[in-house]
Amino acid sequence: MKYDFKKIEKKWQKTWSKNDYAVWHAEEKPRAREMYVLDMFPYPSGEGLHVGHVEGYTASDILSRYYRMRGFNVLHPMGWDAFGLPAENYAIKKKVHPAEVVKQNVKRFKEQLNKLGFSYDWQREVNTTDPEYYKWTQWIFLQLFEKGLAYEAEVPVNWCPKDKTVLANEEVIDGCCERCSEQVERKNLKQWVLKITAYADRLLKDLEDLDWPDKVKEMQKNWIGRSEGAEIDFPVANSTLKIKVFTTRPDTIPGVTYLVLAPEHALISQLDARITNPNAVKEYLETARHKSERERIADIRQKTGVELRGIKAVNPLTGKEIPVWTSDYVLSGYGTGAIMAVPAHDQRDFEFAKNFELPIVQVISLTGREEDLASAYGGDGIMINAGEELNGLGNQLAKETIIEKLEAHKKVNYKLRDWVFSRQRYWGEPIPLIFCEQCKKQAVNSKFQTPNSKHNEFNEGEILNPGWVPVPEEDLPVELPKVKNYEPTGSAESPLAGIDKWVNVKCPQCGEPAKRETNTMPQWAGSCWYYLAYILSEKLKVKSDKDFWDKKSLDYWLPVDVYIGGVEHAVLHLLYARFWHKFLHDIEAVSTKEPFQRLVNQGLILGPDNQKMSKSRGNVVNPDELVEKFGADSLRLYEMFMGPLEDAKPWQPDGIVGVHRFLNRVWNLVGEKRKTKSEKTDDKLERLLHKTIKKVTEDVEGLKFNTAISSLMILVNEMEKAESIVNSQLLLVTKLLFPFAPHIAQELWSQLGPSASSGQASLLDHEDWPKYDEKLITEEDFELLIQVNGKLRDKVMVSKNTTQEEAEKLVLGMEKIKEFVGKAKPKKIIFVPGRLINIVV
RNA sequence: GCCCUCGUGGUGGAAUUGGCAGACACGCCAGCUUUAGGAGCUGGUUCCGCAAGGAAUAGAGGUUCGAGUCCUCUCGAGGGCACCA
Repeated sequence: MKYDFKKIEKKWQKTWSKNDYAVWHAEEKPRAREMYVLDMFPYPSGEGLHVGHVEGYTASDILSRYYRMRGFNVLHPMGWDAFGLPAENYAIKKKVHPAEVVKQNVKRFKEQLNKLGFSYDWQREVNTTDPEYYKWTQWIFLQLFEKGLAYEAEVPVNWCPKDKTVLANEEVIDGCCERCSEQVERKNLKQWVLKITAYADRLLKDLEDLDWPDKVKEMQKNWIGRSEGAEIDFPVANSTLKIKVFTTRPDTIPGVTYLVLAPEHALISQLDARITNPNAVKEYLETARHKSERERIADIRQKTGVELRGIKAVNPLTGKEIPVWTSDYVLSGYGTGAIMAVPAHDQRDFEFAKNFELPIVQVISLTGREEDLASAYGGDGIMINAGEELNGLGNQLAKETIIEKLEAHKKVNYKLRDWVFSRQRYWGEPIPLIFCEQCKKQAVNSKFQTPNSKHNEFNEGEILNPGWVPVPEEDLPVELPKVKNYEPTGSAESPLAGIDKWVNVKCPQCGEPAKRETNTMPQWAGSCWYYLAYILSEKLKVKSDKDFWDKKSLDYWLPVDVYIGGVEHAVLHLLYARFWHKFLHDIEAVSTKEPFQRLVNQGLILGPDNQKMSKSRGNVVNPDELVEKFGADSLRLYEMFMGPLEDAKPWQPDGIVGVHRFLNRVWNLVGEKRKTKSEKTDDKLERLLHKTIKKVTEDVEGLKFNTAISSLMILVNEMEKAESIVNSQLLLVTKLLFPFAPHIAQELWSQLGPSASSGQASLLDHEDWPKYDEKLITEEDFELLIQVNGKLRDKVMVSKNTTQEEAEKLVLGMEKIKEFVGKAKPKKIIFVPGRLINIVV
């Protein structure tokens, strides 16, 4: 009989789908060991499933099937991250509602996933665009608001002119939009911002305990960018004003030869009247303002700037007057927006000083003498040119001395910026806030007088954002209104702003006319808590608000044991979700500090040309075609066999043929041997079988699927050659193969297994994972490697209990070895029991 | 510029973590087979050499009885951050 994968796969997919996929439905069983295996849920794009999805989803499916057989209670859910630009852009183009687009795409994705035989708990399926889902996204936002972690501010933001919306810092790659690659512009806009910086320290520190790839930890660490230093005041000469700077190197203060203010620094306008070159300064500020992010980055090597003539600052250590400049190499958003420049010890200052012929004073030297510096010296050394008190000290000691002397404040700064959280687009969660002029007046006054108004007590968010009133919990969700036109307006408002009926509401606090917030949440909002939504999915459906945050269930399943997905979310989704989780922990909605205990990044599958797959390169591999031609089992197996899960690997078009052949051989092997019905157990084969059980078990747990498959291939190769195979051996092979290629394994099981004759197939999902017999794995004899001077010369089979004396006697008596050793007495003999002997002459 | 990861046959990749380099596959070569399919079977396939043997894990040094694996430097590739003071 031929291996008819199409028929087999269809047959079992149908069986598994019975009763809404009840086989894989996870229930909370007390005392059972639980295992939460999570995939990064897809954005259901119009293009359908990609081979990259298949890679990660196959890996998690193997784990899920394996742990189920090991008796774990496995939660392995799937859902849809369906808000966002592509659906909206497609909808605009095709004039269909985005919700309709999402519906179609989800249907297609689900079909594709099922055709690959992934064992998801579909009863827990969630969709971020479902109002019953985003109700709780909005609810979490309101909790953030009430705790003062959401605030409205006019901030410089990244604006994508093509997508006509603001972007978070994390969404800007090389000065370009993460989605459409358009150059972003800087704009000052009033935006909702989440105070992720309040969690900077914990987001950094708690990375330590996570079982994550070093690379991702490193990326988050760099993104958070903690640096310790001190704030130093530089008095402005003939003035009471001070210029505050942040530095990590107070030891270099004696070498400060000028100060630089960011073009946006408030002091520039304050000192306006005293600047003697106002036109030059104004002109510079103007050009700086119009520079794009791109241009600024391009200017790294050529620093521009202008001196604020007429203004001098005083070096607090030397007492010397130094010039004050402004330059856009100083960022307004970091530290104090002003720096002390130490050209001798900071490369950027060095370049600036060279460019404008400013003095360079070396104060730290490795040799203790002044050198002719070709670039800034950033290392440690001895203080020079730093005054009697400091000269000769090591710079680290000098650092402490200077901080003490100047009574400076130690200070920690972060690169991490608060999360710009509003988008000027239609297809996102409405931000559930209402602006009320009436309440604004009262909120402003509420700090000074007891509120005796219609407005109840003000929460932190309302005090921080006067006039903004949260939509009451019972009115959630704030549903996206259906509109005819969802084109972005190109202004700071979303298309929702045009719907008067929706915008104009009564203030839920005082009843006066008020207006809804019309911006929507960013793409990332829904994915910040979807792993919790799966657990709570039952409660999502019944629409009861009571006990929605079912802590017992959350405690049962959390944290996620294994989380598999691409590395592209390292500082986006993974940082945002950690932030929300920590916040939910603080308000006691969840018990764990972190959401995802173990993270695995599947490596990119490259095109056959070793380049990233892309439509423009024409090197995209389509999984549908492969399933059609070779079957889902072959595709799954090949993607796992390609190489280590975490490595980037090129697609080899012929590679899938190899694993397809393998499955054919398994099929034929079982078919043929079933007829011969051998009774005698082949001892050698039995040993190999048990070794393979051990190997596959260990490799699956270590996610080393490529070597697990290779060991199965070795086993099958040997079985083909074997004189006799018994049924129980074949059954073990089908079990071992099941997580990788479930359809063929299940089919063979139904033909050979205990229920074969009854016609009522038992499912492998409910069978036990094979155990190996330790006795069959440990061999009595082993091959002793014989080395002379570290070079392999011969091998000999000996008992595993062979002592060094016995081995020496045996080996030194061998003719071949005598030749290599010669007549001289061995200098030294190394003996590694059970492995090798090395004779050194 | 800084940080991270990685360099093994014609190709994807193995190597029990310091102990037989190249498992398992793809491809290729030779033969068989014919049911002519991208899919069967057998054998071969790192390089030099007829062989004994020698060389070889990007390159150069080092540690070690022993290094693909550890250390130092150089070269190369991929990724991340990028004027963060």
